Amino acid sequence: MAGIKEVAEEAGVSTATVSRALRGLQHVNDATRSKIIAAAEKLDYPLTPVRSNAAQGRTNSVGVVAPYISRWYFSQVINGAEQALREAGLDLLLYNFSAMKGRERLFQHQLLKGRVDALIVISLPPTEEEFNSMLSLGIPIALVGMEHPECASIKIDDVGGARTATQHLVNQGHKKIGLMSGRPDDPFNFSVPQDRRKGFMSVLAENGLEWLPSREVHGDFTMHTASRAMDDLLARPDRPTAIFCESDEMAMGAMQALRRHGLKTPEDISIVGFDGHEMAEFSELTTIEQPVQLMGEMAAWSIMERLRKPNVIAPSLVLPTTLVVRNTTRRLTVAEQGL
Amino acid sequence: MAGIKEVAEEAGVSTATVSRALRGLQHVNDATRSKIIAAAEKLDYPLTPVRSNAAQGRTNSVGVVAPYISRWYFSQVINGAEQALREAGLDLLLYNFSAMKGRERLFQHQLLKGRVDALIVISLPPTEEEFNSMLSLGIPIALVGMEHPECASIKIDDVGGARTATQHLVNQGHKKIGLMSGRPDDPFNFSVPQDRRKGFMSVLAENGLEWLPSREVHGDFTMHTASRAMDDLLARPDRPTAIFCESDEMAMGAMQALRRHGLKTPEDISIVGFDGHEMAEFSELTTIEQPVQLMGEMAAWSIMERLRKPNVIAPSLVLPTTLVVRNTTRRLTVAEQGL
DNA sequence: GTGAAAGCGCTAACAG
DNA sequence: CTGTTAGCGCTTTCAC
Repeated sequence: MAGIKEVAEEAGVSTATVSRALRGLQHVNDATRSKIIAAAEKLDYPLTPVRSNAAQGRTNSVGVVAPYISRWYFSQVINGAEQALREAGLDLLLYNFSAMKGRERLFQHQLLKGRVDALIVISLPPTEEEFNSMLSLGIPIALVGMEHPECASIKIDDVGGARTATQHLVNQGHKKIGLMSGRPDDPFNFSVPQDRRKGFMSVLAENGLEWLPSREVHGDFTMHTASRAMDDLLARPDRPTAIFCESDEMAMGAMQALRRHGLKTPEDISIVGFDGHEMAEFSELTTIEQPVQLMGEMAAWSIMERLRKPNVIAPSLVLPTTLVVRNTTRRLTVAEQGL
Repeated sequence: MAGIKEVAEEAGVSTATVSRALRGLQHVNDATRSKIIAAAEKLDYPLTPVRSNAAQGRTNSVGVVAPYISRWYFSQVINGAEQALREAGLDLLLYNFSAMKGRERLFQHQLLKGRVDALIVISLPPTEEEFNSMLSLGIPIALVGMEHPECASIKIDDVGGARTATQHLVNQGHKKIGLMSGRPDDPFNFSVPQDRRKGFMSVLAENGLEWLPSREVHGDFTMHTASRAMDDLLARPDRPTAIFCESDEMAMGAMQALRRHGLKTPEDISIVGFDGHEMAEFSELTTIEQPVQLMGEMAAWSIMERLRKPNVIAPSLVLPTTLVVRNTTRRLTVAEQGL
């Protein structure tokens, strides 16, 4: 493997000049630069060297930390981040932290330490202690789907999105509205389920609609549990005419359960989801879309900006969500509303 | 940030000894080692340093290259690889190569060069030229879902899996069997669609079943196109009684189309998928499961083995698939078979 | 067992 | 503009 030295020799210059030329720095004669680039290409030397980070104290890579990497939401965000980082010539180091348990999690910063120039943390609800551990790394951190006073953050307005979804149902004349929410005993203390639930409840209250605890069931944001939870709900008396599901996957699960029970959507029960999962489009699911990929990209841009100017304070961005009305919700007839 | 020097000072030894002790090398007094570890922990120094790769010519990280990173199959494989690599203390660098076009793809090896110790390439059908470019990096390469004489490879028997799926249909008395296959003009020249198609055809032939080209439609392995393709198929005369779909996502799309047309599965048409997507379980889809995560893990193990002993030749592994019978296939009655 | 010293491949500071 | 000279933080001889 050719090194900078060989290139320097081949081009008849010093290694320092090669370094400067290849990194596009100023104060290099165009002719010299051309000569060097030619030599580098001839010797198959990377245009943008990374072999030794010792000299500049940078790794040219950013860590992406997430509790899952194969679930829809996370893989989308990662995908967005990857693209933005690659364009900027930064590498993406993947860290799945859910797989780690107990003691290992405590040593997160040991894993990260010195390996990355910055961190993108996706919906990983860390303890305050873990957070401090990350902050103590002294590198820029961007949070996706969370907030913290000392970090940049990219998120959506979960409360607002849930409000829009619920209001949509109310506008269609629904009065008995059910809720498929995240588990109250969620192992991670995501704020997402709480926020979406809060938005839901507030709209109900504002419209003077009665809330019955028997209209709520819980899932863990997967189709499977949602489907089972729906069985539960359907077995109860005074069935809702519409249900807000806190995620598209849970909505899909709910719909599957309805089918199993011989019920139709939206004829028998209207369903609204939340996320904008690709499956939603295909299943004609009415849902609240969030710009998942974009969140990853923006997180990447955010840290790259801070890498450039370490002093600017980290912005906290709230991205918009969109109500996409498809075919799983319908307006109740006046007669039905009277029931 | 504490460096090896500080630790050495704190422990009252030389940097060389610290280096040896922390990496678990021999010829270090146990007492000294303890002292050093204590010092390192006190100063919050990474147990396993990576700051400077210059001295050892290693990066301690492996690249994972894939055409998509958010699709189910790929994210599962990546997930498996991540876990195995992390356990071994190796970092995972993510490279999404589908996003790159034209000239950039040619320079793949420039991106990779010197940044990774090894490569895991997932179902990325490269041109021979691109392959050579990767091989010329001179690092261990493990292929997932592909084969090449000079690389380790982990794959499943796609032909065999498709045969099992098709045979299952035949055993149930189906004679008019349709096929939902990948696009013949696939942008990537995956061997997967070809292999699965081949398996399908061979079973039909062996059982003396007539094959009508009108019974085949194409999708691009997504639900969306599969659903549309199914519309097509259903509009044709002499409808099949069963369909083998080359992927679970396409099977889901097909089933959605059937529902739209008021048809039921398996009463009206039986469906078999391929993959073992989590959705499949939830939708009661009969399918061929492949061990996706495991493939990622094994790819990681394979390269780690070769990193240790560079001379052993790369093995080519074929992992087993399993037919999982659920509720989208049924046995035809004798009367139905006679039709 | 341990330390001193010489690199690893590259960048940065300073001359010229 | 370019070369020289120090490092960067760590590993690896090679003595002791």
